[in-house]
Amino acid sequence: MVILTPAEHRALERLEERERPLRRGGALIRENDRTTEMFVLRRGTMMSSVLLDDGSRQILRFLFPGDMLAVSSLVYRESPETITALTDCVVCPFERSAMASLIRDHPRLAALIMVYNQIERAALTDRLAALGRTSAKARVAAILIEMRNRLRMMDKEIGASFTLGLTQEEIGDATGLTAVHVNRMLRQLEEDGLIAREAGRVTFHNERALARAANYVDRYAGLDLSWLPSAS
Amino acid sequence: MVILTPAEHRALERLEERERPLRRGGALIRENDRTTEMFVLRRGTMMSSVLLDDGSRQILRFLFPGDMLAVSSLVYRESPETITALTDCVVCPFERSAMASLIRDHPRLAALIMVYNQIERAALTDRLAALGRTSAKARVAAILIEMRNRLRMMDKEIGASFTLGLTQEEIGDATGLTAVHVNRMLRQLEEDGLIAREAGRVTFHNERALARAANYVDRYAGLDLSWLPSAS
DNA sequence: CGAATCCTTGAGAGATGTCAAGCATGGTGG
DNA sequence: CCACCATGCTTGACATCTCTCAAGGATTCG
Repeated sequence: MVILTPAEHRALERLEERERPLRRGGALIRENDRTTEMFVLRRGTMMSSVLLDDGSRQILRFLFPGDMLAVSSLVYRESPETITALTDCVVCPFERSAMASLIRDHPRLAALIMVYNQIERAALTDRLAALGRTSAKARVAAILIEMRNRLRMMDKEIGASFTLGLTQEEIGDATGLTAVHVNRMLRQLEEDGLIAREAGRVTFHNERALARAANYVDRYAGLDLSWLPSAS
Repeated sequence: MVILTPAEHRALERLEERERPLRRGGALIRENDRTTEMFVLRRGTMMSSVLLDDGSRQILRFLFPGDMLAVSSLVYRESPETITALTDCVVCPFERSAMASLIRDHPRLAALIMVYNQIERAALTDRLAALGRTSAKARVAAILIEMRNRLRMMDKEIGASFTLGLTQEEIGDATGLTAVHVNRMLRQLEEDGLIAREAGRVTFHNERALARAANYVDRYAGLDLSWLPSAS
C-alpha cells in the first residue's frame, strides 16, 4: 500500500527488537498501572477493556498482529485500560521515548501512525454507534463479521468459516450484552439461516444479509493516502 | 503545559489563516462527502454524528474551540461522519497536505497532535463503556458533566451552573436513548437532588454524587508529556 | 474421574422504547 | 400587537427488549 524506504524499515524493526511472551489469559497492562512502555503485537490475539465500578467489564477493542498496544501511555501516567491475551501471544515492548525519535527522524512513519490511529478511531465510532443505536442481534452479528475480517487479514485461507476464539461472555462484554442474551442472539442468527455453529467454529451462510443486519462498514477500505509526505 | 517555539506558533497559525462562518444547524461535512480538507474550530460548538440505516442518529462527539475537525479526511476518501454546528460557528479550513509539511517540519507538533488524538480516543472509549455498561441515568449524568467541563475550559467563569445548549433529543442521540427517556432521567436527577433545571440552564447541586453516578473520569487530567521530543 | 468452565434454556422482572396527547415557548407574518 | 406555527418539553399507558436468576448439560483439563 505504501512502500517504505530501507531506513524506515530499519526504524520499525528497531521497535521490535525485544520480545516478550504472554500466556493465554495473562494481563499485559492493568487499568491504573503506571507504565511508559508501548508494544507491538507480534503473534496472537488480545483485547483491551475497562472495568466499571459495579464490576462489569466493557471490551473496547480486539487486537491482532501488527497492532500497536498501550499507545495511551504516550499521554497518561496511568493506563486507562487493561490489555489481556486471548491466546498465547508475543509482544515487542519499546519505550515511548523511541516514539519521540521516530517522529523526529521519520516524518512519513509519524504520518502513517496517525493514519493508523484514525482507522482505529473509525472502528471505535462504529462500535459506539452500534452500542447506542442497534439491536442486540445486530451487535452480535457485527462482532462476528469484524472478527472474521481481522482474522482473515492474518490468514488469507480463511473464508466463510472460522474459529471465533471468544467466549459468549466476552462477546457480551464487547457488545454491552449479557452472556445469556448473546447465546439467544447467536441461536436466532442460526435460526435465521445467517450462520451455523459447531464446536467453536462459525460459518457464514449468508454473508450479505449478515453484513446488512450488522450495519457493517469495512474501515480498512476506502483509504486515500496520497497526501503523505514523500519518501525522503 | 507545553511551551511552543516561535516557529511552532507560526506553523499552527498558518493552519488558521482562513476563516469560514457557519450558521447554527448548518452542516460542515456530511457523511460520504468527498473532502480533503481539515478544520480547526475557532468559535462555537459543533457535533459529529453518524446516521444509521433505520434513520436513527448517534452523536459521536461534541466539539469545542481548539478542536481539530474532520481529521478522518487524512485517511478516508469519503467522510465517515457528519459534522454540524450546534451554535453559530467559525472554522478555519486547511488542506490535509498542510498536515504533511507540518509533520515533516515540526516533529514536536506532530507528537502533540498524537497526544491530542489519544485524549480524544480516551473520551470515546469512556463513552463506549458508558453506552455498553451503564444505566440511562448514568449516561445522562455523564453528558451533563462532560459538557460543563468542556464549556468551562473556554470560560473560566462557569461554575456549577451553565447553559447546556442541547435539546433532549440531542442528549438522547449522544447517549443512545430516546428523547422521552432522557426527559424522565433528567427529572429523576432533579428529584434525587443532584441537579436543578430552569429555562435551559442546568445547576449541579451535588457534583460529587453526580460524578459518581456517572462514572466520570476527566481525560484532560493525569497527562504526562515528558517524553516529547525537545524543542529544536 | 472430578472440577472448572462454558453453553443452553426457561420463567419472570426490570429497564427502556413507542405512541399519543397536551403544554410551553419563541419566532414570524399579517 | 396579535395570532399562529414550529419546535421542544412533559406525562401517561402500554409494549418490547434485555436482564436476572436458576438449573441442567456439555466440554475441557488436570
